[in-house]
Amino acid sequence: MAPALMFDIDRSSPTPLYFQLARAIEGAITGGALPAGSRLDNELLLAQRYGLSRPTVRRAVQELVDKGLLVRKRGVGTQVIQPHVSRSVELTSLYEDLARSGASPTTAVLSLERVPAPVDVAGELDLPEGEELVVVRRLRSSGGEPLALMTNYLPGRFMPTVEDLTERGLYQYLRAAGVHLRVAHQRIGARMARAEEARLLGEPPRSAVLTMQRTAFDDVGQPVEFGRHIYRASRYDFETTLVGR
Amino acid sequence: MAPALMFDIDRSSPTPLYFQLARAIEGAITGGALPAGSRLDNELLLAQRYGLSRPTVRRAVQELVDKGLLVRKRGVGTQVIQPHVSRSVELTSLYEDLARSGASPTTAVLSLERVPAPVDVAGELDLPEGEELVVVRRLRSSGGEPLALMTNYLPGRFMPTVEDLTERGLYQYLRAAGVHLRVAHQRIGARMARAEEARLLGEPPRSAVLTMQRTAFDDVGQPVEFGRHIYRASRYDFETTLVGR
DNA sequence: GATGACCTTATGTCAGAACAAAGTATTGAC
DNA sequence: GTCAATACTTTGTTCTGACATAAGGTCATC
Repeated sequence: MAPALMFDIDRSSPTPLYFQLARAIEGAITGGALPAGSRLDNELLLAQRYGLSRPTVRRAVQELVDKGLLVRKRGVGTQVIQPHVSRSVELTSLYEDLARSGASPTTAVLSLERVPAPVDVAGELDLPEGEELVVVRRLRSSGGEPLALMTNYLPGRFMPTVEDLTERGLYQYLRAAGVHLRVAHQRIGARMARAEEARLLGEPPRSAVLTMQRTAFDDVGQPVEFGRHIYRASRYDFETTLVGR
Repeated sequence: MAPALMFDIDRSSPTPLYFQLARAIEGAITGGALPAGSRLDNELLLAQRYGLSRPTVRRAVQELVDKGLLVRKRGVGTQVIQPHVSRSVELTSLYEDLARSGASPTTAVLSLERVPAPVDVAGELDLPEGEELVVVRRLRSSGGEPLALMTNYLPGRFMPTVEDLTERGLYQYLRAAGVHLRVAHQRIGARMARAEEARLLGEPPRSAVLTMQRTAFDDVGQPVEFGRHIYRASRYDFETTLVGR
């Protein structure tokens, strides 16, 4: 039985109540107050204790179920799962992932030009073939070691500078340009590195690399970015959390 | 403006109303009745038309937003995104994925034995080191060509037979054994194939392969399966959909 | 003609209530 | 003592109702 944890719910704060509660419970889990396998108090009780309604509590719990931290079972209750802390792949750029985990990412812009859209990229970005695009090729390193080789395509209306892409990440530039990224489709595969890629990444020739292809959509459902990335398999992998019904 | 699509909502059916509505809208999108970029009717209107309440409609729409098919924007409405139909990676086995997509998967059980748990696997399954485990090594093919080499560990209480694993998938066996899989953490990487792996997969030696490590948890939050899989990169890749706030 | 205030529209958040369904525990009969 | 029916607990689904907030357009004013 879980102890009566006490969180502060600030009703005057603009952050939604369900989000405050979700964050508080998440903190209790990662902080160890709620060990793996322990049962959460039932929804009615939680609602009563914090002066919230059941739908609000349910939404907070749902948030954590989606994150893979809790498991619900009708007639039984809600339990804490292994706190594997695998921060599930979110809609963030590699740069942000690295910066948040304490690494100090650096970026070298290899090229930045404007070209007519190739057929395949035009299809991904839902633009007519030949439309002008911005193409940027970058080498991302962390801890002094190369990590990824990234090629990104943006519609021609964007005009990033080399400084934008060196100092911060591509996604930070897009946000500053008023773009709100909402959804992305991505495809992860593997293949052998080509000679130039291996050289840039500091890997032996013909070594295995992870490939990632991503198309990102903004909040009106329009594609705004298409990228083909290559990661050093020896230094990087993807973590995801899958949630069943 | 979207045409007045008409779905049947069956109130006597045991399937939840929000799910029926979600499936209907999804069908309209993939079927072409709702092209990419078109706006959905607003929630109040939808609720009125089908005799549902707004929360129910919202839940249905949310379902599709999570799937990456729709995008919501406050004050504006809900729009259909590119129907990329990248069925996001779900909590299913490779076998089910293949079977559903019309392929005819076959499985060869290479070995099936009981061994004391190695340190790393014991940690993943949250069991004491040395505890008896079931280990199964399988080669999955589709269309006559090898596709994946799979090594899976189960707690000793399970006793699958070679037939179980040949005729159906591992997850189907687990479900039949009364296990309800709920969450899985997985890690995707790449590396070079070892000699034996390349031989089994029918790839040239030292070619690139995709690796996947998965720990699956049941509905009481306990780990019940740990697997290390190797996929032929030339024939397989992972698709995911990321949804931002 | 540009800019700000205001209104409309649509989604976002929250409350309170009721019944359904599934799992567990208890109780009762044999 | 065993087993089945029953009661209880807890999450699942759905409703009604209300107010908040953001985006976009309109209109009047400067």
